[in-house]
Amino acid sequence: MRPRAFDEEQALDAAMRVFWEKGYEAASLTELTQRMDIRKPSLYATFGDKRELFERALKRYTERHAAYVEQVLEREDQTIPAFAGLLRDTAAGGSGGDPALGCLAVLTLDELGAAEPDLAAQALDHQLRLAALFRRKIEKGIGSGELSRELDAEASAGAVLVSLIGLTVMLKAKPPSAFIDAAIATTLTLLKEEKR
Amino acid sequence: MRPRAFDEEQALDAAMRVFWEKGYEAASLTELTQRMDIRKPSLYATFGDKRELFERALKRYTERHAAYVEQVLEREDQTIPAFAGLLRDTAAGGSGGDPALGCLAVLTLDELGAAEPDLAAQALDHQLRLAALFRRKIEKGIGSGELSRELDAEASAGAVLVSLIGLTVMLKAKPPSAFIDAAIATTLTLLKEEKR
DNA sequence: GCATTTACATACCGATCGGTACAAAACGAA
DNA sequence: TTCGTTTTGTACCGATCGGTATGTAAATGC
Repeated sequence: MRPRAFDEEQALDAAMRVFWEKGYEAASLTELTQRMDIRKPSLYATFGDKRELFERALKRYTERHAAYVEQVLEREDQTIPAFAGLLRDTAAGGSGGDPALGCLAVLTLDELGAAEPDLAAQALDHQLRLAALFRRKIEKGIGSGELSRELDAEASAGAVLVSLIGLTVMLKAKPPSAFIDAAIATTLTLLKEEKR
Repeated sequence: MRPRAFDEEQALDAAMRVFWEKGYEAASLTELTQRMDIRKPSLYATFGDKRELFERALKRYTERHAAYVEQVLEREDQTIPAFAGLLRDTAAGGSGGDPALGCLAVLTLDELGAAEPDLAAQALDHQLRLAALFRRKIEKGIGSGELSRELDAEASAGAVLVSLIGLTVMLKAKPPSAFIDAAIATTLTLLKEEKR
């Protein structure tokens, strides 16, 4: 049997990038095959139809993004500097290199929330997994004494996640950097101490 | 001359709703004309091409949404209850009636941020206008003594806006209501007092 | 060397996309 | 009524959409 002439992982990476840049609808088979450097029959034989390809690309994205977020959070031992790093890195382009790239999971929620509930659920799962990462980091901060013992780790994690999502959306256009900086700084105060 | 047989405002409302539900790409001329109850030549004669129609629909949306937000904020005299009302109303469906509808301006940022910078800028302007509304309401709360004089109204307004955006995105899928409730409650603590 | 199997590239499919040409129909002005 | 103007409905346009049929080239087992 003849072996395939392209690397499947590499092609999937290219597809992920196209979907990331354009979204599901606007990513045409023409552009996908060009950027993946394969022809349509190879694509369909290897990945199935466009929707299945997207599903795999999204899964790949969420895995990589979760790993990226986890790594950034672990770069700093202290909790607040860690989140400061995450938010600032995201505002500076994050794992994609361009602040206006945004997040594929967020785009999926937004673009396909109504038409493709399964894909939206997959994207939502990713966000909830990020929230769980956040929670663990916050709990670590509480345990070490850095953060107040009154802090609700679960709720704070959710609020920070929601802010991160909102931030990535705004970064799709070019908001004043003062706005972004202030929003980040204020979001971080969520971790500073518990008020009622 | 023959008068037009449809109401322009009413047709534009229908178009706005279609774009709101589907986004720019997925809103086909077929569905648009059906829901607007006009034929394509009438659409093109009245509104120009699809992009111009979208621009007018987006403008209409942002005006209405800003008015809605302002009204909700003014429903409560106190600042914190006012924002609590806004966030909870949004989580319950907001002006569109369905939590999963989301926000057309957010969707525009996300879907068209790269391909249509002008439309994205229009959507971003809307968000910044909301932030200005928030700021005024916060300043009022500071003036009345409800909120701490240490609070940075501008920065807090931005952070609340970012949270609102993130919230509407998450609501596109069906997140656990406990998650949403907690995120809202935690976001509100941003206004409770200034910490550094 | 040969048969088999798999992947490849080309060329094509019906459907739908956004957008228009055209002629009938409906009004206001005369 | 008749003319002139504008809107309307139908029917159509080329382009592109996602997806495939087909024939050929390439690699392996025998």
